[in-house]
Amino acid sequence: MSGLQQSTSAPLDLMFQALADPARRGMVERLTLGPASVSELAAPHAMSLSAVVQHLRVLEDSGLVRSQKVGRVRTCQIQPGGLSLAEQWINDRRTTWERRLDRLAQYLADHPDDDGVTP
Amino acid sequence: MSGLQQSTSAPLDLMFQALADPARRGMVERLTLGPASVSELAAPHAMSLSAVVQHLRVLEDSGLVRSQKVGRVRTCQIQPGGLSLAEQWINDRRTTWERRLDRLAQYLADHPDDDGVTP
DNA sequence: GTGACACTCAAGTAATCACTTCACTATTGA
DNA sequence: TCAATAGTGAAGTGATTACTTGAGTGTCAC
Repeated sequence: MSGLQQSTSAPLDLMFQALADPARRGMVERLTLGPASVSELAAPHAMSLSAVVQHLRVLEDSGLVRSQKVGRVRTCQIQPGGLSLAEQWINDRRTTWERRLDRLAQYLADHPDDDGVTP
Repeated sequence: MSGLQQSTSAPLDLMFQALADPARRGMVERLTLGPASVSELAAPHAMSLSAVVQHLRVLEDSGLVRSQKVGRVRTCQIQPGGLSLAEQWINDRRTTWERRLDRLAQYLADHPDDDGVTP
């Protein structure tokens, strides 16, 4: 009974996981306004620099943010299109759901005594 | 220094956290095709019923799914508009980012020697 | 060179997560 | 009535998360 199911983090796992933390979302919000150094990103958050760097790593691993170091300053910026994976998954769900609702409405129009759920 | 910043899980936290697990996304995907009982939701997943019920609770708490029990069967379905919070957050980021890129492109067209990042 | 700055790395910890098993309660079809 | 069905609840476990502190490393300004 090899129910070998994926243990590891697919891209979507990493992405949604990254977005699930308010501090990380705050950093993404900040970065949509323009590039920032690690310290600039840290400033509004009441936590150690180390903690911020760890959040940043999660964001980079998820593909939402990229950064490069020049001298002693690491500058971070949004990875263009980084959100598109999540966006597309949500969009696919919405359209599938809406198509189903349309078919259901059509069915109900044709069969007024049915609730569309009861078999 | 009472850095009391975060106390509780905002709705977005719960939502993205719920979507961060592949089993839970699988259940959402299944439910966009139509309502299902707990056992039906559990069938494709190589885990105990108890585990599935726990995932289900996360999905309900996040507002993505709702369910009601009739007799001994609990029927689950998508909560309409449940995804819209996440959708809107992503959308807001994208448009903010794109607006910034537009301004940047305009600036670069006007100032060809500047990279738009270096101060 | 010296000292301040901007990180970087490693280790430790408390809380949360994703499960498991086992015991239990309703409901239903024969 | 009785056994199978469908789910519920509690307790336990090992892995992961979100931090902390503390001790570096390379860079820049003077």
